[in-house]
Amino acid sequence: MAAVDLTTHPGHLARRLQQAHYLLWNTMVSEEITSPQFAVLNALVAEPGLDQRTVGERVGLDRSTIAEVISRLGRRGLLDKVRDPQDGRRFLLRLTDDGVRTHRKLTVRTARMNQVFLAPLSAEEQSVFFDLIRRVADAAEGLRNPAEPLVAQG
Amino acid sequence: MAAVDLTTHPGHLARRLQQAHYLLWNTMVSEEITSPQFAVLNALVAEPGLDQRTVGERVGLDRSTIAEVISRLGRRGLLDKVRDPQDGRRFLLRLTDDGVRTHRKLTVRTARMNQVFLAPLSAEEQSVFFDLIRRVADAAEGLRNPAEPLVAQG
DNA sequence: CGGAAATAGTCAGTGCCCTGATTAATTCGG
DNA sequence: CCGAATTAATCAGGGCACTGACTATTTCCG
Repeated sequence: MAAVDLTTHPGHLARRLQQAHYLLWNTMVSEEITSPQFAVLNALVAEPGLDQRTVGERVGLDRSTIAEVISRLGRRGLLDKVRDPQDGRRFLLRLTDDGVRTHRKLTVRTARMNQVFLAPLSAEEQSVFFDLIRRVADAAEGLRNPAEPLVAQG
Repeated sequence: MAAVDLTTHPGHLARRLQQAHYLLWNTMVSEEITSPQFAVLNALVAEPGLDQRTVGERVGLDRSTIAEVISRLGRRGLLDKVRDPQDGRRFLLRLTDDGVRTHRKLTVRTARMNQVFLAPLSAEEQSVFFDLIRRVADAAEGLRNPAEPLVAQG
């Protein structure tokens, strides 16, 4: 009888939080476009013509996952993929008109959804919520590339 | 140019948090046993003989996902599945000796991992972190079953 | 008792997420 | 200039997560 209380495990909590978000997204935003897909659309609204790898970096998806997401968005006609004439390895990505329209529509709904999602917290609590999660995620993220040796600095 | 700042979107943050956790788990806890699998082992240490659906409820996994997770743990010999003689629909689950040993080993490592994961936060911040995430997740979870009509109470 | 409703579990289908291996194109160094 | 290292993308493979449809069993009620 050495069971542990999962509610004190940040990983478990993080998973539950994401599930809760998934649920709300599905009912309040879209059943077709997922949250990661929206993130990709958003990245390409901000910076049209990005290549696949960079989009992945912007939204936090690895090369394999971003390839799948982009392929789905392409199949649905929300973005175009053309080979970079300057560098034949890359594909340059750009939203179609339909992609831009979809992004605009979902932006509104997403904002509403975020309000409902965060409604249990006061305004101050919401900013603490963001701050704490960001700090934890950033720190763990940093552990991945161990001590990037700074250029010319002991 | 109506792009949105994803760092103010709780869903995006939740996803990043979980990715960060996944990363740390893989390097500090286990490459074979995943965090959801550990949650199942833990539930069965606490309450041996649970049926599949209830385990899913305890750890927050739907019927399909819990079935897969349990099937993997069964294949690896960490738990046994026997049909309930009282109710032929159910399977009763119980850890094997190997399952108990594995749970014990991972419990130690998980504790260490959680410390590293939460290290960026002070002790008070950590409890706020738990509290805020739990409240948001619980509230969204509650929206799923809309207003369970209380028994005999207008 | 016997049919309808409820419940536990499976299955098919979609999508996210990662690692490690591979392929194609570019860049770097001798 | 040419081979080696690097880089962008793909592919194979494993695992998580959900919905909707289906099967088997049990329960509920007339």
